[in-house]
Amino acid sequence: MNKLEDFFKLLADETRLRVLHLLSYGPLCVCQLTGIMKEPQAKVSRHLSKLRDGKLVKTTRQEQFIEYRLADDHALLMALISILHDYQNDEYWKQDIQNLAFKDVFLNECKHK
Amino acid sequence: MNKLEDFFKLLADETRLRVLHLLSYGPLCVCQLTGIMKEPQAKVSRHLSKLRDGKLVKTTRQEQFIEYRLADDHALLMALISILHDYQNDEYWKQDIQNLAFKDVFLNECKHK
DNA sequence: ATTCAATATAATCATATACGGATATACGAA
DNA sequence: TTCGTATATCCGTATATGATTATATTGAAT
Repeated sequence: MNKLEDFFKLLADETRLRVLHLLSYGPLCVCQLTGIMKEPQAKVSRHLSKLRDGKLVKTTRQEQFIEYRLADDHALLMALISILHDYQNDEYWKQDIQNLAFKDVFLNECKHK
Repeated sequence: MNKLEDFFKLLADETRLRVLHLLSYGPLCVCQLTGIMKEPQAKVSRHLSKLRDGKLVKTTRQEQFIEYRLADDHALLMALISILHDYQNDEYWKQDIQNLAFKDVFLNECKHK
């Protein structure tokens, strides 16, 4: 189907918007996202699944981790992301960006648990 | 609040998308929209109310009719509408555009009932 | 002021979606 | 093959949203 309505349904959730925003700066694995966003793993994973089902993100396994990245062949998504950068200044987003700076730290935390 | 999530919630409905699309070509009253879209008046009206609550459309009374138009001061909406014109070619939208050509006919039908 | 036409809202029902906690799966490493 | 870790899914529940039908409201015209 791939209807416009379904595309916007995927965007109509704060958690998924935060994920897409973070991924717009580069690929991340699930444990990095849970670390950066301070959200339960199940919650992050469930939303990632929906994004993947909707073809908004893609995955590849990198050793122990599963790396998520934006589906850069999704033209509408990419166009939207770029205009969002201009219009959005949500508190969550700012915080996420700050935490994103420590993405390598979060990755190491995953490894040692 | 005016959160991004709520903005996309408003877009995550086929009826509301059709309305926004039609209004992107110019203002229309409720009875014209029901005529063009072939949808029940209550349905159209309820969705228009939501769009108005979310500041995506504005209204002015024109004699007997209430004219709806896009909130052209909503920068994100306007940016989005313009990219949608490039990416969307839904069947509904095509049909709506065809019917839009007869908007004056639909307006007259309102007057005579 | 009353009436009528245009639009809005209410009530009910059905469906969809999110969450938390627990558990399952899958894959790399030993 | 077995174990451990990273990720995914299930279950139960709470909430949200949409369609339909009927009714209410609002303002213009008489």
